[in-house]
Amino acid sequence: MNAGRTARERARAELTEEIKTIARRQLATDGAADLSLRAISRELGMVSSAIYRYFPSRDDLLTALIIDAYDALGEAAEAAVEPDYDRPLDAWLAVCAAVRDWARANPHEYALIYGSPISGYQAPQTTVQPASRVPILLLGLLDRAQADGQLVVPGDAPEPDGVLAEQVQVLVALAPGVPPPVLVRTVIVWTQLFGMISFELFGQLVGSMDPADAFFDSTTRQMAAFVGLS
Amino acid sequence: MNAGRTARERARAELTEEIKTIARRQLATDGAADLSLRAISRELGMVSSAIYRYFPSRDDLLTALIIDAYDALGEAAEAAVEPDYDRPLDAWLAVCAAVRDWARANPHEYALIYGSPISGYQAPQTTVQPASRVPILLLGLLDRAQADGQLVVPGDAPEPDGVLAEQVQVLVALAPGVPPPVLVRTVIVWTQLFGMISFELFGQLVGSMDPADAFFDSTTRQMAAFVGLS
DNA sequence: TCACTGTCAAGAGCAGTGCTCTCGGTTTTG
DNA sequence: CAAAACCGAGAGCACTGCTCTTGACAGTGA
Repeated sequence: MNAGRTARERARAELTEEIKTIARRQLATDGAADLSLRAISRELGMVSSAIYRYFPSRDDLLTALIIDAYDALGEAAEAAVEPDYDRPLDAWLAVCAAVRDWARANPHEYALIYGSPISGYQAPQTTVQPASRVPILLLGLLDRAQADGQLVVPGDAPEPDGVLAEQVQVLVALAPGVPPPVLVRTVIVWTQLFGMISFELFGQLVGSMDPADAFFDSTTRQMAAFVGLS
Repeated sequence: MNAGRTARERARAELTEEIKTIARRQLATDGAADLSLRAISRELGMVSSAIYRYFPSRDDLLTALIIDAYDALGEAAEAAVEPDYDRPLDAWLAVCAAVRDWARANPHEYALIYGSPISGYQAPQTTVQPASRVPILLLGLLDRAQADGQLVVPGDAPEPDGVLAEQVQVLVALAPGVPPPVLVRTVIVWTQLFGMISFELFGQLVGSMDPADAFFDSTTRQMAAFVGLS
């Protein structure tokens, strides 16, 4: 019973992966709402009930796809920063651009994780760790910038108090060197980044900032300055 | 054949409204994906095919609900500012809070308009006018603040150039008195506002800024300062 | 008044969905 | 080698959006 040695276990792992691959392709062409277990089984040459041996329900398949999407996005973001950079601003901008690029390349997967939650679907705890890769990456950049003396804390950033001061403690644990006012601003910028990308992808920018390249570039720079990078 | 006087036309208008009401209730409880024409007709005591006399397809019903949702949100936002206010910052904060309140009170309707686009569904041109009520409202506040000398253009806001400078012209038409750097920042804040609300509603803030009240308050204030209101 | 026209709800039906259950065969395990 | 676990096939249930036809009714113009 060591790591997947029996023929059955190998076949099972392969089929599981194959199901997800086909599902991902269906997702890319038709969107999450049209994802059909029967269509997948048809494409696999199996009978529809067989799929349920691998994913007990449609929601379980979606959960697997969601986790994969978070991981793919996180990986793309992390890959955008070279380990020995010396300009934190450039690394910051690279991460933002990588997130946007991934989102535009995989709009349906992006919608799956940052769009409306699937109806009747409760995101399991399993998704929160892969979901936090991007914000953790951003916090890491700031922490290192601060350590290198390249973070200039903006003078007009208010010190959080009350509930907010407590909540920010979670972030202090992730980026101990970054002062609380900047941590709060990082969350603000994080919500702005994904809000902007969602607006671009979901068509909310049509009529004003579409195409969004120039707007995105200007925004990420201003937001970098907002947290103290320049 | 004047304005809806015949019994037929009145009955038709009533039934159309009744269908939307039931649909909205289904939306509120089950979400957009589970909205079922058959369930609506069942509740109405009609046979399912009869619904199609009023809405040719499910997407047409959704479109009607989307437009209504945009209008409801726009109305809530506009109602939040009293016509003779003299503190633009307060009006600004009131609009932001009203948008959030409406979103939290009507999460599924919010998801319908600001979440992932419905698969295979193309938002018709009819939706862009009601969709722009909130941003137009925000621009109007800034325009009046500028006219009243209560807008302090931030010194570090860059002048847009190139494509961005062209795109911002659309906004200049809506708020002629507001300088271009602030107009760009308004769009940034607009995306931030809805990004933050989406994150709150869609569960992305769980584990950090949840509940989001304190964070929301601090953010909207900082964003107001970001565009020059204080 | 009568016949025509447009509108309406009803009902049957098609193709598709998620999901469950049972059955027979294979693989793995003790 | 036998027991247990696993697997795919197939039938079936309840549901969906949507189409088509049929018969009843309302409004209108001759």
